[in-house]
Amino acid sequence: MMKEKIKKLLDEALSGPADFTVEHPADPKNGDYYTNAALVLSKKTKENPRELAEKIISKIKKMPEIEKAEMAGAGFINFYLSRKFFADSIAEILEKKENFGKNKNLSGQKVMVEYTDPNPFKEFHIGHLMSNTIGESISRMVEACGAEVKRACYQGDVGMHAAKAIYGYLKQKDWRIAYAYGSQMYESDDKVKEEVLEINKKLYERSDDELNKIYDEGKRASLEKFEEIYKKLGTAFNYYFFESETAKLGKEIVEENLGNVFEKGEKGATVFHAEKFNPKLHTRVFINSEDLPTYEAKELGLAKLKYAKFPYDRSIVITGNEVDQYFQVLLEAMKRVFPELAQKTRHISHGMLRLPSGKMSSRTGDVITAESLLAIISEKVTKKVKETNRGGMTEEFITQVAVAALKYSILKQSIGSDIIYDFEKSISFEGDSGPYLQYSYARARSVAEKAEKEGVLMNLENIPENISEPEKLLYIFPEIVERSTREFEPHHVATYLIDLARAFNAYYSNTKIVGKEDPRSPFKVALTEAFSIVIKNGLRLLGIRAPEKM
RNA sequence: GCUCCCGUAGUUCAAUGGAUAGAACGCAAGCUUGCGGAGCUUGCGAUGCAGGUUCGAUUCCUGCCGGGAGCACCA
Repeated sequence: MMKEKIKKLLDEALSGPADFTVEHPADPKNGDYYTNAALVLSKKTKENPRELAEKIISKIKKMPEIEKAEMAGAGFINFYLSRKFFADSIAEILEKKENFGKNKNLSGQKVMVEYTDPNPFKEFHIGHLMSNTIGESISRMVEACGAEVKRACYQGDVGMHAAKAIYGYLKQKDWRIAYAYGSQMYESDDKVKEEVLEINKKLYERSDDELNKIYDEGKRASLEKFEEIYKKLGTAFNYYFFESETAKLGKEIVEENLGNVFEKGEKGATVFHAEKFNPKLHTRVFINSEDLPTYEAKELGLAKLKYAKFPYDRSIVITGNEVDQYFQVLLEAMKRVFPELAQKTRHISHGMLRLPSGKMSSRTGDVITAESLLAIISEKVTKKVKETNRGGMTEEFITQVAVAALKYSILKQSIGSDIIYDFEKSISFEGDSGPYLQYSYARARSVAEKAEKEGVLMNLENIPENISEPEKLLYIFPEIVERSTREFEPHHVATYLIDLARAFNAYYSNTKIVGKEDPRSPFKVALTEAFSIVIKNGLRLLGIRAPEKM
């Protein structure tokens, strides 16, 4: 990467280590890269930063990729890349194709990524969609950096929600409304509450054959349905973990460490006093007074189970940020129980999806399911396809565009902050949207197709003097991938792709690309090809498909 | 009450301590001779308040105001 080369040049010119940065200036007038090296160094040496900058420039080795380096402003050094560099970048993209953007930063590492985590018997709602979208994108980015990735999904198949759903099914004979019904009745009727608690107990003991049968069937149906959704979304999990497996293991782990890590608390519960180790943390229950393991204990069991399946170098767990502080407590406990695993575990949390009306709740049935949302967007896509009258669009294509709209609306912003869920915006096809990116790609493919028909073959022999805007962005892609993965922030890729697509669309609208008589046409076709490759590679990292036509 | 997260155009979001704070939607005005108008061009418009650190602060620190989440047997 050019960025690394410039850093190296500076390291040599500075004759000493310094904490400087090399970045792209906001204003292209200030070159393709700039560094604040002179400003940083002048703090230590007390020299005039502008004079120091000049001194550094005079020591920088000449390179064919760099046209010139100049001092500017308070003491910045701006680098202007040569025409040849940009043309060579296009050649590199055309050569590397789907591998352009990848790096080896994590090569040799085994990484397990856990995400989505829907609960059987309950709805797969847009919150799960959010977790899935982010988790899938992070998985792909980590893969692009050379790691071996295993995708894991952890599902709560035991507990009160299952009992409520089964009660609901017994009364309504319909799994679609079973949970909402059971949950509502549980809240409003004390007799039902008792019945549900009884069901829960029997399920836990697996003592009632009839209930077991219903339970197994409900779980199977739920999981089957999740698979349909994963297929549409483009996720394929390697491992599925269930709370029914982690509960016993987790309980044992806690009991083994009773006295040294865990203590007996109120009403006989087994607790972990995290505040003893970190005053910002709090006490949490790991085994409750009914002698049942809580989520916390199960999570310890899960860590052990995961490592047994796949001895990872890193374990990434993606959840909503409502469990942030709870997860810190858990990690504090894990540090003492499994220090080596705790060290490898990284919790990444995303914001919550909020409706204008407030928080979603599956207990009241006030949720938007992934299924219904996709259906609504698909309908809108279908309508749009009919309007544009291109025809011949399959159901698979409709789903690809609908998923793009949805995923992009999640991935375009930093994952940590909440998403105010604006229904219209999330299904938008214009401007800052997934379908805009897909459209830009499809149009570029269409241009390439025309070039082929007219016999214009791409080459990089006749290079235009002016450096086009798309060229100024294309070579940056690997830097974006590197940073996005390092920060676990897919939105850097998303915003970059929008910038790139916009640059290409503007270029497209004031430049004729394919022209038999135009000696520059082969170059412009090559540029179009390079654009297609980068957009497609970028979309792949976001978990979005790039249809050839739309 | 304590802990954590967040306050940027009318709205939804960007900006890894850097140069004139970027987009999108919306609004206003345009784009037939040329490959796909889900597009392109132009305009209007913002850092909650008060201090501090720094050559330089949307970014770091302190206080205040406002919003969200968590704080013992749900996950």
